[in-house]
Amino acid sequence: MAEPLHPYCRCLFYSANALARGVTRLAEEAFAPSGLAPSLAFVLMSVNRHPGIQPKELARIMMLHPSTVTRLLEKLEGRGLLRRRSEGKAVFVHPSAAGKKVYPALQAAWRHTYARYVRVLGESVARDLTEGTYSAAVALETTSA
Amino acid sequence: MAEPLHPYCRCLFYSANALARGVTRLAEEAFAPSGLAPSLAFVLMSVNRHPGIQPKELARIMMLHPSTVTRLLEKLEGRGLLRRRSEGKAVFVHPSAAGKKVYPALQAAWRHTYARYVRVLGESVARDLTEGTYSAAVALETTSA
DNA sequence: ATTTTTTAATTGCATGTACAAACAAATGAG
DNA sequence: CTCATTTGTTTGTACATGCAATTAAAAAAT
Repeated sequence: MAEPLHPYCRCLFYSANALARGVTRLAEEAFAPSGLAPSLAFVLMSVNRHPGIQPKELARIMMLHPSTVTRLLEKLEGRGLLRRRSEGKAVFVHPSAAGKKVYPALQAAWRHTYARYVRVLGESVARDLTEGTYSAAVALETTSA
Repeated sequence: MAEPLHPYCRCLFYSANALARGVTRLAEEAFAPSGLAPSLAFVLMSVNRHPGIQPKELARIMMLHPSTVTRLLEKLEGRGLLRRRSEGKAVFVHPSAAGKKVYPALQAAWRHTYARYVRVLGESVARDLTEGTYSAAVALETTSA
């Protein structure tokens, strides 16, 4: 058989990264009206859901490195969308009034993202794929730690 | 039911990115002995496979933006692993002697990456996941273009 | 109580990636 | 033939992310 279009298509490193870039682009377009990049939006949604949440918990929830969370929080605080309150070594994050106000728009953008990839992939494929990628991500993460 | 450990586990943006980061970390560890980051390694493997390949074709094969390929080629050329020859507006990329020499090590690292995630996920799960992420990535890409 | 260890958060640095704009060359239209 | 359009490549800029090292606080050990 001839060489496939994408010779690395049997490599999970390749495929997973290609998929992540693709769906990230979709999400960026969907979140663009809110003025926030998807990662920032997800952090802000989490903070809205759990006012007073700590960076460590945000990192766990989003499977991100703590330093990454610090950077995202800096940006959101710089835009006046949340505030960090230090108490000892701990930090507690609360949404600001502006941060609360955009919350519905973020949820709408999130739904829009979902609708877009479901339209391309089909609902059941999307669901299976999401579930498969999620459990694999968890399996890989717990392996390393 | 209680809130899941990762409240975004039903979101493909979240899951796909988490998976990509996890498998990228695995690949980085596997490719570390070669001294190359995985993306650089994949480009160099492609160049070894197709001496004289053009950046545009590399971008297509790897599903990367052409500018990204330029950056990767810059780095590889800076390390003396390949050479770019300009001919009109086209560029042809050839592996250098050093670039040819590391090729077997890169293939070994690639196999090692595969072995590691198969050990965590199981062979059939890994295969299905790779296939699913690959076709979804292709579907999303062709949608945008 | 002092010292050691663990923990939470941040900072410096590096990487991979994309988009928009620039540029140069090739191709097509008049 | 000249001019406009398309095409391949590169630059400038920006962002998300991680690791290693650092700081500061809390907890544990002595």
